Amino acid sequence: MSQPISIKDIARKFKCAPSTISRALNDHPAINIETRKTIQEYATRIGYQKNTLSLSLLNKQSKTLGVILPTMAHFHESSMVEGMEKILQPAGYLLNICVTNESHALERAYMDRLVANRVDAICISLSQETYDKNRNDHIDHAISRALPLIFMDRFYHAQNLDQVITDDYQGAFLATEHLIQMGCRRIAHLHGPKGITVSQQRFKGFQDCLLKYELPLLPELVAHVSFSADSAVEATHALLYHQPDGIFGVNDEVCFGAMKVIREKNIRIPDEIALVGFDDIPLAQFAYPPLSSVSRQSRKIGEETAQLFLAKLNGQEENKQISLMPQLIIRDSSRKRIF
Amino acid sequence: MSQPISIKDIARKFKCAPSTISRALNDHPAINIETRKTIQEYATRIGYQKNTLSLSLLNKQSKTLGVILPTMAHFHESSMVEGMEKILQPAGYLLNICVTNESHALERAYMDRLVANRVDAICISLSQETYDKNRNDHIDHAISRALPLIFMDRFYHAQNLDQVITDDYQGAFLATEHLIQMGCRRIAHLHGPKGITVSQQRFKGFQDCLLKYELPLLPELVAHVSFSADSAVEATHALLYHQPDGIFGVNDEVCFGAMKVIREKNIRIPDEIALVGFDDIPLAQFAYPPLSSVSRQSRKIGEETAQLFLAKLNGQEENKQISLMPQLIIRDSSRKRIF
DNA sequence: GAAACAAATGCAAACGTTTGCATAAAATTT
DNA sequence: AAATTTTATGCAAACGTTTGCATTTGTTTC
Repeated sequence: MSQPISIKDIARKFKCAPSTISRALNDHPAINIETRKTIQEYATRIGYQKNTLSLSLLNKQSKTLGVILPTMAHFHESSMVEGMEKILQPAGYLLNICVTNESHALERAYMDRLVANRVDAICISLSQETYDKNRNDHIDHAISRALPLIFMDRFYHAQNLDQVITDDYQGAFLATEHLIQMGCRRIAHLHGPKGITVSQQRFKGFQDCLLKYELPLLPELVAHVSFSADSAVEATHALLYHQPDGIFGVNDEVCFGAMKVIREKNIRIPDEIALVGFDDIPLAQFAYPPLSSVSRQSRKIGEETAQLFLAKLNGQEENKQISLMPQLIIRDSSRKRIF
Repeated sequence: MSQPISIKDIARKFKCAPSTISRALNDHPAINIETRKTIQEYATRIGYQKNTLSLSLLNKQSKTLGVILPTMAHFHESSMVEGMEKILQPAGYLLNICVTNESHALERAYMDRLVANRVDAICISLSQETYDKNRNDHIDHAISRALPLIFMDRFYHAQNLDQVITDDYQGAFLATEHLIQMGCRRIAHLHGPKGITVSQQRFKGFQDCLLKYELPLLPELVAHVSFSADSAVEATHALLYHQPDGIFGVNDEVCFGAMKVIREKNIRIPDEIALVGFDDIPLAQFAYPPLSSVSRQSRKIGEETAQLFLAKLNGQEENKQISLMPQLIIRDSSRKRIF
């Protein structure tokens, strides 16, 4: 396997010092303009590519960001990544993306590896296990290292950190309020995985909204699911025994699952049961009936995170908490005809 | 901002040479066992993390793979990534993921950057623009550099390259054959973006299957769409004028789009129009009615790609073409009751 | 007690690039 | 013609780590 061409190789060719080649390639004015051109031409012709590793070592910055995510297979996460890339590619940054599958051990391992790789910052969405086990030493470790750390999407319970999140509480509140306004009085909730702040915040918004409208929170109308449509099937079956007239799902996927069960029982949506989901995935409007949903701008979270990082690089913006306001999109799944 | 601790710092502390520290940390038997332990303890206590950049420079391998994808926002792509990580994380590899948004310019830019970063290989799913413009110089360039290059998912038309793809042709053939067996005689196709081999192969499979069963390929029953549900809405409206009794969609999303239009026109699925999609996304079974689909093991593509890379590292496996066989999953959207 | 050996550690080069400073050569000023 | 300035290039260190070889010290053997 042929070795890549180095500056030294070119220097040998031109019988001059590597420093001359380096300066020539960087268009340093000290080098004779003709020499510069000749060297540059030669370099591009033989396909010289600067070795950024050595540069990173020298400059103590790798122009790379670490991104740790619990999963990739949902629209939300991949959109966040796309948003980050949109901002960071023009700025010359590359992304190291790590998927933890909600495992604490993997999160730790990836974290160490990213630190070893001297990424310029780590953007992290904590794994469920980290919440469950409440093991934060790897986080504290990174913080004590003065390595810029930005929490994306999932809230980390500590003061004075950089975080970019959705206001899940408000979103859930909006969704629930909408269901109430549509006449629902027995609203069920498909509750996401317990430990995760996203689930908790959405439940809290749901709960507080019921409280505001003086509706009881019926424990039998709260079912626990994961974030998948599959997991909602069984949960919905159980819920239906208690005759809800509305369902607020922790995300759109679980609503797809619920809707399937409801359709099979020939219960009419939205008249008998109205549904509202969360995330507004592209397929939400193609559900049957089209699914109302709380849209959180996933892409925007990525963009804001990237911008926060760039601002931090310049020494601006210490410990900023950005909370993006979600938006309720009303579709047929909750638009009762009685109104 | 505090600098990370280096081996030299530790050496200063212990009043010994950096090489001693290096060996101690790597458990080299030449170093006194007690000294080793003491140094190791101290290192972990103060949170020393090896700088992999210098190692990469020295060993000429970065333990990092470049992954260039046209998009991330579909289940298929993110699953591929998850598959790769599953294999590569235990092997100590990190992923540099680059999203091109189907742009040739970005693909080029990312490619250069990955080369500059000295990734150990590049796994690429070519952008649509690269196919359209037929500009392959960046690919040839990488190949001439002897940089391991693995084509994922989208076929690159050249001999003797490493490729891991789905047999889209067979999948499409299966889907079409199934529709024919269900009694469809006027089968429409929602054709994906023209330049992309995935679209072409699926169309070809569709076409050849019609030919085999001596059914005419009606041009008015082929509509072009992108890969989104949105794009299928208008196309389906147009198709319906020509009264198809079956639709084979280039992926599941476009089938969701088509189904919405069909439902709104009160046309019965599958009796009047049967549908089969491609990819078998998790939501396919939650469509109304549940969507038949050709399942390609996206995760498996990622895993195979990663394994092919590891095999190539050891000098095995030159120029291997892996074609994964997809599987037809039959659901209600194509299960006609007349049978 | 000298020679051979083993154990533990240090030296220095290497990876590829940049950059402050020194040097050399040429051009300009006195 | 000597002194000064300008222009162009080279030297060497630095980033953090590893590793072959050399060196030092201590131990064993004859």
